[in-house]
Amino acid sequence: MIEESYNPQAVEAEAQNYWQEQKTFRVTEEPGREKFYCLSMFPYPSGRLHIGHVRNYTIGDVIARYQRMLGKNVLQPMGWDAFGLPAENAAIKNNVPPAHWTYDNISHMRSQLQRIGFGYDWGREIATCRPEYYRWEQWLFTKLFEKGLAYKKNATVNWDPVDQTVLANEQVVDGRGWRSDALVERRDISQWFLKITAYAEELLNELDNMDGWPEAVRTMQRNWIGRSEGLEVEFAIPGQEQGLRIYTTRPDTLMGVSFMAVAAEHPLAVEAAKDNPELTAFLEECQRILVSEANMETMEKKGMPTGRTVIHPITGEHIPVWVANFVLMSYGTGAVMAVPGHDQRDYEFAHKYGLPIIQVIAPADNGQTIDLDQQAFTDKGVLVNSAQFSGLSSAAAFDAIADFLASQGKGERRVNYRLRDWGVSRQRYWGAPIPIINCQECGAVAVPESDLPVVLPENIEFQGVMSPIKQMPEFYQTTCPRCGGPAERETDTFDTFMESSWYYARYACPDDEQHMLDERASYWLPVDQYIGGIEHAILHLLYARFYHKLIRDAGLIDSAEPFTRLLTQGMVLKDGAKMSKSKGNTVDPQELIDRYGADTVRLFAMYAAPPDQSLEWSDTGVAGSYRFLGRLWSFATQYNQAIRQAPVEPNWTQATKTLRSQRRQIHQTLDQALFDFSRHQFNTVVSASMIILNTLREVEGNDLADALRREGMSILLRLLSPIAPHITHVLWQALGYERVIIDAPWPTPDPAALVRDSLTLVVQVNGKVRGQIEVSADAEKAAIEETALTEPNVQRFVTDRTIRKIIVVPNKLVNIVC
RNA sequence: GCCCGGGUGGCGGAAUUGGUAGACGCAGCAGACUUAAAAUCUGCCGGCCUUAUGGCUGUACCGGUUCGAGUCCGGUCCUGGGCACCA
Repeated sequence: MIEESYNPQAVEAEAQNYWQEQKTFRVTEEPGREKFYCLSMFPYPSGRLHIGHVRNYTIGDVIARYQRMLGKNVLQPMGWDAFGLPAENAAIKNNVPPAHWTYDNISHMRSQLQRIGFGYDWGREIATCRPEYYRWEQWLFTKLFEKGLAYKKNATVNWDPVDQTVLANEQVVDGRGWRSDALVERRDISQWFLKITAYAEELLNELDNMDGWPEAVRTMQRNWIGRSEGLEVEFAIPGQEQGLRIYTTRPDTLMGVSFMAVAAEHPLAVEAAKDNPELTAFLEECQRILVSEANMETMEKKGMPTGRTVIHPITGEHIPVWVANFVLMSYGTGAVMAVPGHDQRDYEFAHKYGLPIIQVIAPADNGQTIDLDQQAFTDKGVLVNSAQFSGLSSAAAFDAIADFLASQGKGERRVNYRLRDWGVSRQRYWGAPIPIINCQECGAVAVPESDLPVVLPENIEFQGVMSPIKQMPEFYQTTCPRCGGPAERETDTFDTFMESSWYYARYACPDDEQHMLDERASYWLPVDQYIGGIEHAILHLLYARFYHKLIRDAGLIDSAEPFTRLLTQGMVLKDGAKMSKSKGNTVDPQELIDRYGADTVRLFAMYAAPPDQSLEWSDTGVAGSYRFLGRLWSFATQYNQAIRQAPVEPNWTQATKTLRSQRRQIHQTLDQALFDFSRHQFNTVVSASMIILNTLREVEGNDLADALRREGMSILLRLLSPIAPHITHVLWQALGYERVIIDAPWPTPDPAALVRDSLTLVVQVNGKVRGQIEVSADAEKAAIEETALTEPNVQRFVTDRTIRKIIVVPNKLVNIVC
């Protein structure tokens, strides 16, 4: 039996009950069967799903269901990126412990995901705030600490002097604390770092092989890693053993150095300021600039001489050393050689302070003129005014100067990266505790494996903004694992990017209480298809790649990269702008699901745009998707009996020409849709489904017509089932097809249906369409040309003209050139 | 400034990768059913000309390659994104 009208709520409950009872999406390892691991980026449990989640997870679910229908053993898990600042903010605001708030949100969002019918293996659900999860993160960290890949150093943070706490960059608004409104200060505190720079070369090189990733993401990562080749050169300091070391990528300009510039934190600057109050004041001014200062570019370039000089390694000249606010202590050596003639920034600085501008490079191309009164000449070229190096090209000079300095012990080649080590300490409460104990005698000591996890107390109260565990002696007072003396735990927690860097691996074995990962991870990894927002193109995806290599080098897995293919879905827009609460242009997916059902929402999300492009939300478009499902339903209702009774393998050769042509169109459309599925262009798959239904609705008659309805519907339902899984499940049952749709074989076009005995060709004259001709499929080229020339409208354009050439494109067109 | 994407009807977007531009849908217009409305169904729908057959024009702009260009090449303009005192 089948209901007369489409009732999505009832239909969707029926399908979901079936999947739940049958445990349809539970999977286990089946060696020998092809696996497919499909993963969407897990959500932060903010409270409720937004439309971006729905789009992301629908794309993932469509791919997972498609791969499953192709016969693969498909894993599609889901979990929660559960640590993070919003839970603390909510806790402070509503006086609810972050754990409580988080678990409530998870439970609501889980039921929302289930209502949309995503085919997740819920038996593998992970919440990163659970000790069973983060204990392994703590464990790995202690291993990295032993290997020297985790280390401690001072780093600058935003300090709120009123709330007496560290602020995240986003908590600093216009240089003031978001709650206290106090002017934020810079403060250096000791923090933990992971040595991602040790993997910079591999992280960069591997990108060349990752052809399953969008080029845009690979480029962004390459730029972020920022490899450069240059020279580290030492300028001697008179009367001192250690000289001033600088890094340059342009050693060919070395003879044009007119001053040196060092960062405010550079030891030479600090030392020179000791007897110079003016310089001390300048260094302090530089210190006051916020860590979060976004627009360094607009900052005025300022400097001050230190009164010191260094010796040029080739000419032996004395070069003055300046402190400059644009030199970064964290890149290279914190000091640069300044060549105003050939570097625009040095040029502006030299102009401002009246320093000499010397030309040492001339254009290689004689036609090019330069004017050092206007701007620096930054291209490469030929060396001039450079003593024994004059006349060399920039490239040759690089080598010659590198060799010369190396022979003198004054310089060596060096590769530098823009990438910095990953600071993982956060002075927050709602995160995984860093498993380190600080002992007065032994220093930083890792918590022994037998004492893990270091559990974050969940039953706490916020007194102000500061992390509660920083005020809990029962948490931090402990004894040193090494000497047994009194000691204190770290009260900082991990950056939440730590949890999201390896969750994809833990889904393989979420219940293993003895190991971080076991052999099941080797079966499932790497992830075959990863889906998420482009906003994670750099940080999350780079950290996860780094972590994968750490796990590999710990011997837990053998693959080099975590995600074979990556799909970055576009943004969801409304009225041409990104949806946001402040713009008031948000759409609540729950309301849409209540009104139209999940299939309509899924269908529209797939139909409105290709997955990787931005999607313009349209309320009338959603209604249109609902109408299509309604037409599908009423067609099935109308022909229910006929389809059930129609022959499964009719003799199509007996069909009328019209019917054969309609059948051909259905199979052709299927063929195109299969191609579109394989390239993840789901919007045209939906189009194809609509075309098939439109064709079926034009079919007239009984018997063979019913057979075509039967065949056409079985194709249409299966094609659409990854996108609209509920309605297709119920209609498949109602129309009496074999098995359940999710276990049915994927449709393939019947080659016999695609065969045509005559073809329609377009006829062009000089590239313009002038008519169409009907020729038999096996017609010779000469016969086609002859038929084309007899077409009446074509004749109008070729009479009285000499035909110079006729081009015949098989199955497509004829072009007559005259 | 450097590095990636994009510019196609009123709108979202197709075009099997050099072969009928505008599939499919949204909006709109006209009609059928209805006392009426909604829902549903049918037809039309880039612009200009034409009774129609049909013609001209058209994929940001200029030029090129080709029998043939939305697609390839050179230049220009606009636009979205990423990076940016990185020495």
